Amino acid sequence: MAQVLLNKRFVVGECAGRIVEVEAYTSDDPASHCYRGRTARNAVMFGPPGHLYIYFTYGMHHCVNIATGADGDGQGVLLRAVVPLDGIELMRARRGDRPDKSLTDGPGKLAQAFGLDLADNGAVAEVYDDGVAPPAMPLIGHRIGITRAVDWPRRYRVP
DNA sequence: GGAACGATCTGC
DNA sequence: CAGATCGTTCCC
Repeated sequence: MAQVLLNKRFVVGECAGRIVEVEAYTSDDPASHCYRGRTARNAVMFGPPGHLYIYFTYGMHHCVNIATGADGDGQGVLLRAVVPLDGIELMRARRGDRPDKSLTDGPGKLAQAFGLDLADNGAVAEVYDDGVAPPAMPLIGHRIGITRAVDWPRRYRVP
């Protein structure tokens, strides 16, 4: 389900990136924000699919998800890394002068590079198929940066 | 009403 | 490898 997003084009304004790493969060996942039911924060993930669920964490970072479950089902896919395609100068202005790769190779980094914050929570996600097929055999790995259900193989990467 | 804890990143 | 830094959640 989540791996179909791999190699898709993610667009926000003049910035675009190719999705190369995602992580699936289902409602039965103890690590998911939806695990304990609907709240004001996670309402977007319980809503209809195709909307951005953006949350703030560690007092300084935003992370970007795309709601994937049907209306009423709390599911989403966390965007963990993209490769910059368009608007790279703008990304560099937001992120500081760094190599292209390090502009968007982490959940908090790509949120900052695309200029996404809580104001964009609930916005319609712009994800396009521009002809690059998802990898036939994505790399599947255990998860990072969480404390619960770490072993669940829910992280998908483009080789 | 308060305390604990992050789906992280950066610089030391 | 520890600190930054604050919204959300849960417990009293």
